[in-house]
Order: sequence, then structure tokens, then C-alpha cells
Amino acid sequence: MSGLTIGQLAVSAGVNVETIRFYERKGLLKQPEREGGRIRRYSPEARRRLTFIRGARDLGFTLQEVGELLSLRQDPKATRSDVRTRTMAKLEDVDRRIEFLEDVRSSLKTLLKQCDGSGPASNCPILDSLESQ
Amino acid sequence: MSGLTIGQLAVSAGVNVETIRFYERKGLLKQPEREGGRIRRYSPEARRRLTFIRGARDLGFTLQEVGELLSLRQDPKATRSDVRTRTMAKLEDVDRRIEFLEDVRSSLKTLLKQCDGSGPASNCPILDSLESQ
DNA sequence: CTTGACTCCGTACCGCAGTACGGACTTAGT
DNA sequence: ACTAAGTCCGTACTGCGGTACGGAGTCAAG
Repeated sequence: MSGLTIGQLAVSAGVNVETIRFYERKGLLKQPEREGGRIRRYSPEARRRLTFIRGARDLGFTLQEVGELLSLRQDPKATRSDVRTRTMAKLEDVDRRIEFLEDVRSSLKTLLKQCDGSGPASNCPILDSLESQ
Repeated sequence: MSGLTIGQLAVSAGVNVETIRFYERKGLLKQPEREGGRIRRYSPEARRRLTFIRGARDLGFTLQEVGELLSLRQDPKATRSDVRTRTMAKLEDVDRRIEFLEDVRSSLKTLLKQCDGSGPASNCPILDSLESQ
């Protein structure tokens, strides 16, 4: 009788019901209490946990990594330095991805400079330069 | 007797044999001539085509988009402006992705600033702020 | 005459993060 | 009494870009 149903939790967190069940299967969300042994009922803590998962995921952590962060949160021996380490690793990861995309961007810009856009696609400088690496 | 075998082409382009067969199934590479109706033999043109695919893919074009670029290359009615349009769209796409990652980066940096790394993970400001969105 | 390297083919599998489906059940409202 | 909405569960499917597997055939060298 108390706590959110899966549908209510889904609306309140802005995710699909299926996604919640999926996170449960993955072990990211704990098995909730069940009303009459059947209907999942979620505590405020479960809601915070789901918010956490989405927040971390939005920051580019994989679900695997989210699981590790959740473990840190539970583990009394874990330190803030452990959390920092993981956050910094993710930051470096994001930096590498940005760097890569910036290389791609500059290549695309170079290609665009080589072509004024007039004439047939045959012998188009963009297509031609893709062909000869 | 003439032309590269699939293995030779794979080495020369730095891809797996399986990848070449995969591209053929996807319609990105044409069915090559076959020696004795059996063994694939690749022309220099096929090699250029494969180089093109890898080059475009490295620039962030999906295989679907690569297929469209290849069609443009063949189509006598296609114009360089068509190619430019697609290239610019991809550039914008890359720009959006960079922008998104930069937002993520700044969020991660903000988190790191909030935590000096000392103390237990419980009540860690990083974990706590992920929890309360 | 066997071994190894290469090729052929279809099919299955991988990681990632979900989404969809379908049949069964309960509960509330009309 | 009936219907609709919500929930349950397991399983399958999605998109992306490949990678792996296994059995069969062919060819050259030792």
C-alpha cells in the first residue's frame, strides 16, 4: 500500500517501465518490496538510486561503471578518492572523445574548403580525397 | 589470375576478411569477379572503393551514409552541391556531439571541484549530487 | 599423401542500452 | 458483467558495426 508502483516511478523519473525492469535485471536496482508478494513498491531510496543511475549515465558512465559507483556508495571502506579516481578517468575519456571529434571536424572542414559546390559529383574533390588515403 | 584475393585486399586495406564480406552483404562493395566462378578477385577500383568506405567511416559517416555517398559518386546527375550538403550535415552532427561532450565535461569538472578526495565515500559530494537531480 | 594456408558459405554471436511483445492476472470503474 | 488500465513474466527484437565459428573445398609444398 505504500511506495510508488513501477509505473509511477517510471513517470516520476522520466523513464520507461521496461527500463526499470531492465536495471533490476542488471542488478543496478535492488529487488523492491512487493505488495501482496506481487506488485513492486518503491521506496524514496529506490527513487534516489534510479535518479543516480540516470544522472551518471547522462554523464557518460556506462551501466557497468554506474554499477561500480553504486557499489562504492554502499561500501563503508570506499573512499572519496575512489570516486574521484573514477570521475577523473571518465573526464579523460570524455576529453579523448572530444579530441577525436575535433580531428574529424577539422578534416570535414578541410574537405569543404576544397570544394566550391559547383559542377557534377564526378571528380568531386571531396569524394576523390576520401578515395585516396 | 588477376586482381587481389580477399585476403590480400584485407591486408592491403588494413581490415578483416570478414569485414569485406560484411560490406559486400551490405551492398557497399560490389560483387567482384570470381576466378573459376569461386574465388573473389578485386580490381584496383574495388580497392579504392574500400578505401573510400573506411575513410568516410573514419570521418563519422555511418555505413548507411557511406552507401549514399557511394551512390552519389556513381550517379551522373548528382552534383558536388549534393556532396557538400551531406558533408555539412555531418559537420553539424559532429559539432552537436562535441557540444554535448563539452557539457558533460564541464559537469564532471564541477563535480571534481566539489570534492577534495578525502574522507569516506559516504556523503561524498559527487555521489550525493548525482543522486539529487 | 598429408599438412597448412587460403577460400567458400551461412549462421550465430558480441557489446551496448534499452524496447517490444504477448499471454496471464488483478483491480477499479461503469 | 464487462472493460480498461496497470502489472506480472519471459523472451525476442532493435541498431550499429562488425567478429567468430564450423564444415567444406582447393591448392602448393614438403
